[in-house]
Amino acid sequence: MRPLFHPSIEDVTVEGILHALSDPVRAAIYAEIVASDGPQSCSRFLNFSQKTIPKSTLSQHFKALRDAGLIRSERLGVEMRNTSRCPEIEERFPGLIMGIVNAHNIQLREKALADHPAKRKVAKRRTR
Amino acid sequence: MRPLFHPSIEDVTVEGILHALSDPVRAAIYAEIVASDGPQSCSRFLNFSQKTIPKSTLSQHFKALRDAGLIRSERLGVEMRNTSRCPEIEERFPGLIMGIVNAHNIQLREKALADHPAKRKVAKRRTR
DNA sequence: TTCGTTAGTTCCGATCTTCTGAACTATCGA
DNA sequence: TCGATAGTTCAGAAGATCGGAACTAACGAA
Repeated sequence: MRPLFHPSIEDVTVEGILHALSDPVRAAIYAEIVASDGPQSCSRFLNFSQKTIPKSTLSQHFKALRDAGLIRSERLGVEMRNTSRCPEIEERFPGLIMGIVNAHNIQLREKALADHPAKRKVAKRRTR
Repeated sequence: MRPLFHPSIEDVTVEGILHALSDPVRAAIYAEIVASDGPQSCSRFLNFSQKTIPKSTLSQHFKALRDAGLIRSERLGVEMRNTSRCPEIEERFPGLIMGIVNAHNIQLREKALADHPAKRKVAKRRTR
């Protein structure tokens, strides 16, 4: 099993980052890693989406995030500790990650509202 | 020939935008459209990259940008007028486009420096 | 040591995307 | 009506992604 590859920050490209985050599953995983305090294991995300993500697919997703320079993964005992490389990227491409993560959050809020709309809104409609 | 499709701004997704801009050619085209004052034709970009981009490929790239909601294309006589939908997107996802375009510019500058480094820097090194 | 368990990775075939040449459409001007 | 120009569509080739099966790596019992 080959050792994990992490690109040095100079080799990280905008296209690479955008491509990695253009997949909804990877974007959700990355957002979670960025938002959380400590490092996150891979298996933590097996049942993250609606349906269970196959282990092999999940592994590929993590590899994609690693190769894009978005996360750093270190083995600790039997599991993997994944942390975001946010500060490094922020220094190289200021505002990029924030803009994307922020946009994702906006979209998530909109979707939540559409799926089960606030009771206030429903009540208002009924009174008309 | 079916009429051009433009998604309404509510249907524009972050993933769609990231995917569209994760291609270096599309990113370069979009950056140019954003930076330019007036609308830009498609054929303007035929010899934009190192090698000539085939017309069919270029057409697909424009379709990708359109479908992602990044640009608006209108036929004017024999050619197409492409404009960015920047203001709409900025309202929905503040900071997203700026963050990406800015990061692309940083990367472009770095690449230019690496390809033919500034004379000032070389001179300084020589004096040591 | 050996076995079982947990956590990830690798391989590979099926499926989906993207690329591009060739043929097509749409508009204008002579 | 005939070119010429600007884009689009189609279809096959090439490339990327998904996921099941087999594999590896580390650990904690027995």
